[in-house]
Amino acid sequence: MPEAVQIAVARQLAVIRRGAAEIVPEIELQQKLVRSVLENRPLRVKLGLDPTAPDIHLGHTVVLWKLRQFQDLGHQVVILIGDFTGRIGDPSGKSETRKQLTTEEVNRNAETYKEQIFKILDPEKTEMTFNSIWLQPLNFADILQLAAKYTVARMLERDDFSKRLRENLPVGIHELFYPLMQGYDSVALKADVELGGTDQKFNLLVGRALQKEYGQEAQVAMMMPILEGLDGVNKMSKSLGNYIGINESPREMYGKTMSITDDLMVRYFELVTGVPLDEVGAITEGLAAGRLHPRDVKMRLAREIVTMYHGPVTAAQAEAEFVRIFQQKDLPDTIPGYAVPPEKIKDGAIWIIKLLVDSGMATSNGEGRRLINQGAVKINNETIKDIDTEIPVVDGTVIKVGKRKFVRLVSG
RNA sequence: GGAGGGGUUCCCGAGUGGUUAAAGGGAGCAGACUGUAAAUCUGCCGGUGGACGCCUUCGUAGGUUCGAAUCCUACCCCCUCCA
Repeated sequence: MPEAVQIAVARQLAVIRRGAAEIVPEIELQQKLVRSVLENRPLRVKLGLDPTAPDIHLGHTVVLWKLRQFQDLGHQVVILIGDFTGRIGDPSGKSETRKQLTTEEVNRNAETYKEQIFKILDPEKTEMTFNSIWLQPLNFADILQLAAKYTVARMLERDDFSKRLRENLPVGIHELFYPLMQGYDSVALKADVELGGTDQKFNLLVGRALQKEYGQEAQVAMMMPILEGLDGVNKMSKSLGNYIGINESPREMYGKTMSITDDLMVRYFELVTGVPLDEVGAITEGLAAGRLHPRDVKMRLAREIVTMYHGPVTAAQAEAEFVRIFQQKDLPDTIPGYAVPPEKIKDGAIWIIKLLVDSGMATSNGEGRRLINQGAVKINNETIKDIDTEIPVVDGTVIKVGKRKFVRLVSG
């Protein structure tokens, strides 16, 4: 093998390996890369996405960044929208059946996806497709044939299935088909590499097995670490509410980033920013040596993240606002307005509790009362102590609840 | 088909007739502190104009009882073992 090829492959491997949790098997990846370089043929790198949740958050971007790196190395990315598999639902312990999406809904979601993933991926090197194209036409005989290529025992090796069985939780038979379908997608796409979180390991490996059964070269399974959410414990997910969505407002994005635990900062730098690895190393060292202030590092992280999705100018504004609100305890730039309905005003005033509930600052009178008793409510920067307080309805009055909820009275 | 176990408040999970709006943990919210919406500590955490009152909640529907998450009946759902 020419030395130039070896060098090129080694360089690619270094980039690809970075941050990856596991590559199975790495030797095959290397072989594929060698061939790719020799024949000047890009690898087909697959990523499957669920069509029902088009809100991409930072957790998803871990894998997207990796795809981007593949693209930068000249490879072809294939985004697979699981419009067909999505109707079954990935086995995750939830037994509710998903509603079937219409073609229009799927297309609309796909558009939303594009809009979001192309903030990271290169559209020129991205192919997008749907698995209903090849899964829909299968008849029962085809399905049995597919099912015969795997065994129940092997299927039950899947951690999630065995765990649920052990804990007496239901496992639907249809759920067993999910890995088979996902694996069949790899056959249909002739994928060289499939990317996923570490939680996808089993599915990715089924893809390898099925490709071999169908006489193809097996894909390389590449797992990226699962990003912890804002709580620092659970994985980032929409249903847990511990996520930062890439379509969120700069203010939210910045603030949420500031709320992660200090321990998580370096990991976020590594996995969801484009900050070079040696620089991340310097940050880690600086923190350990006490040269860098954790708050400043976190602010840098927040700025990096907001910049990626909203640009540097907006990021700087978000930072300035954060400093003003939380460090100087001042008011934000824009405060949502609330017009008190005239029928609720008595003698030019409104009961404080009603005001809190009506304006959405509290969900019930009980909560409103609680907030006041805890000293969380300020009107024009003055703490309200008495739950019987009547607030004069005057334009421009600012109500503040806790540290970060504001509302300003406006005339209706 | 047979035998057994189980369904509790946002989540997990105690609770076998009144002292239970229901232990504990998590999440959430607030306060203090601070270095940030970190960490830590403290408080709150079904609803009710502010309430040792009332209403709603312990799979569903009935019943027993002065009184039921707790007992009875039927039904629905989940799981395990056997076939």
